[in-house]
Amino acid sequence: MQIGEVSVRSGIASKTIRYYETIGLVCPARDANGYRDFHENDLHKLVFLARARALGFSIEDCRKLLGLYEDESRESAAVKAMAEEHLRDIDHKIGQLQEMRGTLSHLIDACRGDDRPDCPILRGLSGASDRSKTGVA
Amino acid sequence: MQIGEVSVRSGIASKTIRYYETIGLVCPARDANGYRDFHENDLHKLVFLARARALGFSIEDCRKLLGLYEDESRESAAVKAMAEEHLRDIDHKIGQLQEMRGTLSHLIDACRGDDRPDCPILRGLSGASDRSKTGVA
DNA sequence: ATTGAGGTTCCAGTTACTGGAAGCCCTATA
DNA sequence: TATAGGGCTTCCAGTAACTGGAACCTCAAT
Repeated sequence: MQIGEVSVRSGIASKTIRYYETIGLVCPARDANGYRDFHENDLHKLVFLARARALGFSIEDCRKLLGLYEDESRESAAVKAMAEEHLRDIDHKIGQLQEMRGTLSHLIDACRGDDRPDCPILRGLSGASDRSKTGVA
Repeated sequence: MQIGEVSVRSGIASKTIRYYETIGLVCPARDANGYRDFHENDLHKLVFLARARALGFSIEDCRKLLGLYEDESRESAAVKAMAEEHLRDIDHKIGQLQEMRGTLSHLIDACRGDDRPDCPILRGLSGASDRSKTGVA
């Protein structure tokens, strides 16, 4: 299988697949002409990577997950621990974004958004804000 | 004011403040010995930057916001528009993270996390999953 | 023979810093 | 007066995960 087909079937850009090869996530065979020749097994790995990436796992985490995936003697506890830590990361990020969201939408609500220079958003950013409204410390 | 004091008062690392100078966000004066000499105005800018960054605005957005902040003839509509677009970005990110969170926590719940190799998380990633549970397409 | 769509490599750029090395400046102490 | 320290300076490299682009090769079809 050539890289174009693998790209379509895995949903990963050709460029990204080549990048994954340079960092050792996949190592497809080569044809006589130098073209990469992907086997089913390579495609499976790439699909696995696509899903893990879609769940927000870092490349290094993906590398470990792939290792566990291929290790018949793995303990599922190891996988679960990684997933749980990642879930905590996600929750942390969601929390941060929601805090930003709260402050920002308060500021937006307070701003008339007309042709005059007066702007509660800029006042909030400059520090002259009403803390009870902006939430900015 | 030297960089160390400004760092403490703005909450921005000295290293970051120097970086902000190289990209033209601030341009403090210099003492005879070559040390940066920050005035109150520079400190205000840095506090503004710290708050804008804390709300998740990109450096380039911060640059524009700072420009608007210092432009007496600005229209608050311009500021509000930037803030609203950023809010949409934030909402988009929150949505993506919540989707990841949902899928991931389903997989985690399904995994016993013991010393055996059987692992629904890895199965989900490999594509052999129950879509109604994992949500992975 | 040539065109076009694919493949190849390599280099550089992206975002927003951060770490580290090598060296200067200033003050305080032995 | 020598030196130790802490803070300041610059510059270079590295981070995460790609992405764009240039220059070139290969293959099938016209």
